[in-house]
Amino acid sequence: MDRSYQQLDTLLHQPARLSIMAALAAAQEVEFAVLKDTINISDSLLSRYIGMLEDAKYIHVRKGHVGKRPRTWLSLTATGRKAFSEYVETLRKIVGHNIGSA
Amino acid sequence: MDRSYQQLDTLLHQPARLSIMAALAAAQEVEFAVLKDTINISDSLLSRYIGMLEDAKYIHVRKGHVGKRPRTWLSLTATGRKAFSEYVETLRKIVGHNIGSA
DNA sequence: CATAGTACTTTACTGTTTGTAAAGTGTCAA
DNA sequence: TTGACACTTTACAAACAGTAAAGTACTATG
Repeated sequence: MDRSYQQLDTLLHQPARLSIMAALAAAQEVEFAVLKDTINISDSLLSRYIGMLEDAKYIHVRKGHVGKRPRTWLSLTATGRKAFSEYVETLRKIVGHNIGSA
Repeated sequence: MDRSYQQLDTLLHQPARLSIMAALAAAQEVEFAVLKDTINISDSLLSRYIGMLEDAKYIHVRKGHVGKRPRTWLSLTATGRKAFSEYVETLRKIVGHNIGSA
């Protein structure tokens, strides 16, 4: 209706990154490999997207070990959670209220 | 959760084009110039996006006149309406069922 | 000790998309 | 004849997306 589409966070308006955020919004912490398998993305892309989301301070990256092997866990920051809900809210403004036929 | 993000229609997953579709979903027919002002986009981009949506048979373009001046009206096709709701449905699956509820 | 594997990260590169600006088309009014 | 209107098309630079391959650091195995 208005020009709210211009307020869509472009970092989040990307299918894979949005999926990452949504997965993290649903859980408290998710392993790199689990995320990778869940959303079906290559290591390299996931790694890069995580870097982008981390740079924006949308997610927190925790590195640790399971046994002796390295492992990475991801979680949303408060900023990320806020950005995610604002993104969803903006989407609703654009798209919502006219989803009559399913 | 799954890899449904890969099913997001890339033609619709673009802020301005999504806004066009949403505007058309809300009305039966919209004038080119009205759409242009409503979503705040340049003529050239709007024209191109309309072309893309028309090629996909998502919208119907009707050309006529008001007085002696040319005018263009846009409307959703059944295909377009379906694509739009499927897009919204897919988004819902990704973000967790929080979009589009009135 | 050497080699292979795990768990990512980085680099390189190609193809696509985005937005803007400028020029073009056809009709109409002054 | 010149300018305006309502778009359309072309040209182009910048940004993005995805893939593949190589790199890093550590561990496990023969």
